Amino acid sequence: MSLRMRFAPSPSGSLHIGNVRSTLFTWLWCRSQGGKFILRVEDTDQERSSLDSVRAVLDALRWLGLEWDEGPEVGGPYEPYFQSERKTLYRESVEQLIREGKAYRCYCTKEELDAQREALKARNPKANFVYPGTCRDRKDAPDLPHVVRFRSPSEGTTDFTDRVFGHISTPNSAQQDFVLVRTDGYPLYNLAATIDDHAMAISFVARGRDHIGNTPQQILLYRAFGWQPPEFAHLPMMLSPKGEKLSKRNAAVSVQDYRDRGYTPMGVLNYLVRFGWSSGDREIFSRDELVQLFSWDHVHKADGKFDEKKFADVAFEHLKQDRLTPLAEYAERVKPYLEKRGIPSADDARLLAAIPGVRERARTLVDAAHDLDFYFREPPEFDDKARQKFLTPESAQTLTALGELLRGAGEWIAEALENAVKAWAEQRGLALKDVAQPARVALTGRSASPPLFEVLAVLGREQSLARLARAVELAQSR
RNA sequence: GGCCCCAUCGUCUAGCGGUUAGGACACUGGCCUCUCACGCCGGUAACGCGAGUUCGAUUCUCGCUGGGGUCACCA
Repeated sequence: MSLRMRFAPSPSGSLHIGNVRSTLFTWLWCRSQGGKFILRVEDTDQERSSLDSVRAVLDALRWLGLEWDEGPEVGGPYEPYFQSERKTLYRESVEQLIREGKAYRCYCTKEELDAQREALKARNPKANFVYPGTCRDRKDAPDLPHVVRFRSPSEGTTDFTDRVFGHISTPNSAQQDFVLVRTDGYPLYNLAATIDDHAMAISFVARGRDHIGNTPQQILLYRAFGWQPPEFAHLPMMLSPKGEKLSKRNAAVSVQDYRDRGYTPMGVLNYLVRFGWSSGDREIFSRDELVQLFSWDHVHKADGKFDEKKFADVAFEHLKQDRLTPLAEYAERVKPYLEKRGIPSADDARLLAAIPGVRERARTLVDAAHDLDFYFREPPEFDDKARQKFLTPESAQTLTALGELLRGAGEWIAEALENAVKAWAEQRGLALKDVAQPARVALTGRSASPPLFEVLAVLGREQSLARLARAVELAQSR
């Protein structure tokens, strides 16, 4: 049987970084095994689902480059891929279970059960409330408001072998008659997921460890239907830095957050893949390398804590290395961030020339856009502190003289300019830094920038000289 | 509380019976240097505890402790 895996998000918000990791592992395994990666939208909870969320999830997946082979907007042989459009299938399946006595209608209301639960807790706070089976043998009355419950076995165990955790056995006595269908007729997660996974021929399910408790229920359902369950792999959880469940309360959690902060898709993915998986000591991978190297053998079981600094470092590595983010890609990716700074159409040639100087010092694309800013703004924005410290009446003389030297410079390339300026400074008994810092402020408006001679080279003769001249005026007019 | 799962530096991890327990982030000392970075060299820092098994346990078994997940008419 061929490999078919799925990502089944519920569109009730933006795409969560923890879900991205499960999806990434799923996607990687499909790509490396030549399997199919299916996207199915679990929108059975009408209260929480929204079209905007569907949009956000699809956008995030595409930005990350986790393209799906079947699903919304691409179609496939098992349409539709929205659970809200598959209700007939669920209804027919449930009716079958009821006919066979494997499920039954329950007329207890939520309020009644909540009251029972509270009464029990009041008597004994440590007590464990389970649905008492009130309606198990009650006469069927389909016209009355009801939910549908699964008739769980009370003897024996439900077992499965997890690709990560190994053999997991749960006593059926711990299982209660869980609800399959709500009063409003909508199926609940375990039911819908099981039916669809079977209907869509899913052969392998990878998901977060928080789903381990659902697995026995789903296996019970597979058995009730007489179906073969898929293989399962559960992933250890990525917790907040404090060890709590990761949420918007304690960390940046949505893909959009990371995108806004100027991380690249592979920066994000690379951090996530190394969380709970390893390939020896290696930590930095391209997408293709991951497809090639990923396997379940080195997925480990222990939960971990998210680390912002480590994340930033891994992401930075992708920005630094041309192998991982080629120059042209870097330029395309930084453009939106330049636009946000009011630079809508940066000159491509200049951008390409400038990026090598900033890529090893900008930890994010937001930083990169900041570092690149002065190349595309005339005049550059002056940092007050830098200007006060370095554009002084004394430095005006130096800058004037430097301007004259540069006006007569031959070849306008970084190395030649550096040689000329160094010789000139030495001749005048000046330390290079006494020339370089005022010049840097003159050219960039800042006290920190890429190397001065690279800046001159990228700016070009004319613009460099103009900025120097203007800085002299600023220095004198203090 | 029931059920399930987990346990190597602060964090992410390597290790699959014998290692000076390795790498990375973070922290830190230094080098490089026109600034800021990058890079390079060095330092601090871990096998939760107790029994077994074994000639020998970080590694295998059990117990304890600690941590997490889950127990909805959410997914």
